[in-house]
Amino acid sequence: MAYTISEVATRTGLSVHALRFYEREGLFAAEINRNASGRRVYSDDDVEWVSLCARLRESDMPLEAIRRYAELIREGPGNESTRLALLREHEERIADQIAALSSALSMISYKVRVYEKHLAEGKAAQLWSGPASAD
Amino acid sequence: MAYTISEVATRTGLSVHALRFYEREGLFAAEINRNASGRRVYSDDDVEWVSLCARLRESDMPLEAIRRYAELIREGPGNESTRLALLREHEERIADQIAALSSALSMISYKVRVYEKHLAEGKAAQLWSGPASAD
DNA sequence: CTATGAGCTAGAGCGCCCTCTAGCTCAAGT
DNA sequence: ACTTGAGCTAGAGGGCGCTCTAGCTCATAG
Repeated sequence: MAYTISEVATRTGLSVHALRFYEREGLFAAEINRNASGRRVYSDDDVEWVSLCARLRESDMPLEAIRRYAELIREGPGNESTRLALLREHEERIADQIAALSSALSMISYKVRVYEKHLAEGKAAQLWSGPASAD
Repeated sequence: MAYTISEVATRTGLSVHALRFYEREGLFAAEINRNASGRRVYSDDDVEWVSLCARLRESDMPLEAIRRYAELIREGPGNESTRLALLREHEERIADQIAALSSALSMISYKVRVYEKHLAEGKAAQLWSGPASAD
């Protein structure tokens, strides 16, 4: 199948601007074909790659790392251990990030419960006004 | 207890530059005291608030949201439901972010396993060279 | 008493990641 | 024939969150 840039944008959630930008920046594993009038024509494989890029960006992989990964793919077989190292590094970063977010989430959830309780107790609590609980 | 700016930086993981910057930006719930020669003197409560800010930033709460929260605290009691709304909003954003990261993580982990298997199979696989598996 | 080091302010600079603009070409519909 | 809409390029612009600099004041150690 063949897709226009705006179709790819819709499918991947990236903007057409971002798609052109990523291409300029060397983030794509394969060159995007053009039709007779110079417009980009994306293949299914291209769309799959772009989706992968979108997932990597969602997980905050820096453009630089995606570029390096794309370069390894472009070089062809033989550098699998380098690709693996790159992926593992990102895997670890994601795990760390999830841990940080989970910890922040439990803190926030605690505060949410405190405020809910406070509000449920209504005006009575307002009169009392409470001690200085810094937050 | 009283702390210098560099002590607070060490304790919270923020830089001294960031601490001054956050203060200028109105992210602090209370004014930081100064000593006779104009230097900042942080109280335990201040340090606690700064730590909270650091946690919120780790979970990518925008400075603007932290500022709004700080303003609500500064206004004093009476706006608890607004504070609650703000916290709930961030709570939801964190949950979404964790979901996105988890999904990205399982994708990456899958790829990592594929490459590990590929490499474990050694040179034999190299010869075969494989089909075009876009990644 | 001077030299070192920490702190101060205001403001400039920067890295990242897009996003937007200007000015153009086409293809297709009316 | 003309208008509309999508696409194109190169490059400027912008938001966010710090980070760094210049030029200064102090307190303390040697």
